[in-house]
Amino acid sequence: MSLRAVKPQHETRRRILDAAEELFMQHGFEGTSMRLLTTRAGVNLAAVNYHFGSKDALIEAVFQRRLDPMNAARLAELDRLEKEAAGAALTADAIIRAFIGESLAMIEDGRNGGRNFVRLLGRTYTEPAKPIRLLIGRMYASTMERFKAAFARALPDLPSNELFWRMHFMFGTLSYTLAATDTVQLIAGFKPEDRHNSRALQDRLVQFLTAGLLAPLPGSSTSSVRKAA
Amino acid sequence: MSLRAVKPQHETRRRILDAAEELFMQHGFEGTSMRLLTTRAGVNLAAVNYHFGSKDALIEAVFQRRLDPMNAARLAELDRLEKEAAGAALTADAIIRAFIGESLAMIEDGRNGGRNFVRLLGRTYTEPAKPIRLLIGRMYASTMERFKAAFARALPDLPSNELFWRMHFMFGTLSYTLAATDTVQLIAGFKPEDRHNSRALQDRLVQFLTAGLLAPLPGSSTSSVRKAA
DNA sequence: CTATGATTCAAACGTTCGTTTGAATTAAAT
DNA sequence: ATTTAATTCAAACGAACGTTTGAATCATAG
Repeated sequence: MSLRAVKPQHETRRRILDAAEELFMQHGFEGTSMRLLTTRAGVNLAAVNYHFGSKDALIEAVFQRRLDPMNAARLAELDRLEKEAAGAALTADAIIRAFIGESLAMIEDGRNGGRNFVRLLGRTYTEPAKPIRLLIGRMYASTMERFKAAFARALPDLPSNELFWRMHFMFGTLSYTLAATDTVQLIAGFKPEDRHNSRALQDRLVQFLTAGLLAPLPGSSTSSVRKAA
Repeated sequence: MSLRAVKPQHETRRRILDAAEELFMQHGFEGTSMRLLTTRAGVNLAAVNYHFGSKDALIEAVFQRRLDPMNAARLAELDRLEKEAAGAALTADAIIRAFIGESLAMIEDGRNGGRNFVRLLGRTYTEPAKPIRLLIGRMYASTMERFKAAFARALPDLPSNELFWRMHFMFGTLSYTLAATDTVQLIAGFKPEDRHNSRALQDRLVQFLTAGLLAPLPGSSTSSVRKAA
């Protein structure tokens, strides 16, 4: 047994994935060159092609590494809630928490690249490159099915196509929140200390999303002037 | 006066901007080469540098052409509402409609590249490239200030930092909806005929966003099981 | 018609891209 | 210790990138 640290079996792979996570998030896929990436990872230029085959395969591997565990955690939390409820219907906000909790927890994780990945992920939902789109869609399919069923049980009066749209909106709010924090600053008055406080952020998101999901359906008042209190 | 169509003064510029709008939306900025772009526009390779100076300057010009009129239309609609209200406070959903209406109307505009631009715009909010980020932020600043003030008037009981977050969430929902329609397909059951029906989409968005903006503030019920009806 | 400025064009510029190569080095097995 | 496989390395590959150039073409005005 030696005192010096043993070199892990696939450290080069891990270093490449970590650097890719960070640089893809900062500069996008096409904007990140293999030379910058391998330099940042501290490995040889040829290492990516040796270990992953190509740049495109590396992109896939970046998502593969985190997306499966992330969705597994979401489903495990949903399982836990349903078991705990013992047959009773769940509340909408509990289901929402199960879906967004894992993503937001990763924002606080500065140790490994969890934050980088979550922001990369939010940014990639609007990425039009077809192979990446298909990959993401495939990896989300079963999770989305489970959550759609859970929402449908919690909201039996909400028509199916309306539920679809509201899940679409919820997903959009989440992905923008993950991607745009630290980047776009459109509204003045941002409180920087809140940026990575995932508890406070989660509470705010859940309030917003729950209200949106439960919004009244048909024609509400069409007047643009408030009624007197 | 000749019977053959007169060549407009800056048709080359317009053709380049239209092609750029479409290709930037499809392949991103770095993923769109000048050769593909100029071929698509039907102009010479050197035309971009002659008319715009550089690729980066072209990117700026793409946003300049549409963003200023778009925000002007938003402010004009807000002005109209406030004038109509004659001093009374506006409702939140009327302000929301004023903000998102112009974007959504452009989705239906298949004639010119309005739809391309709106989708490009939604995609660019999560673009990490710094110059583009700053450009967009600068072009939105005054509009956001006006709308923030309008919301604050409509919701006098909502604390300022909470209003900031909810505007952030609303903006995220809008930009994801603009960008991801036609691209990401995470939830099964999409009704394609609804995709470009901006009236129905606007109604759904307003319902969702209004409820989120007006959501109750503090600690709601923490139970994950629904109370019996 | 001629002169002048604006625009278009084909060709080439130097640089950077992702990838490949074959030898050198390291780790594991016999 | 020797063999064998896995990994790293410096160097180079052709292709594609954004941009520049200078001549050719067009439009317009005198």
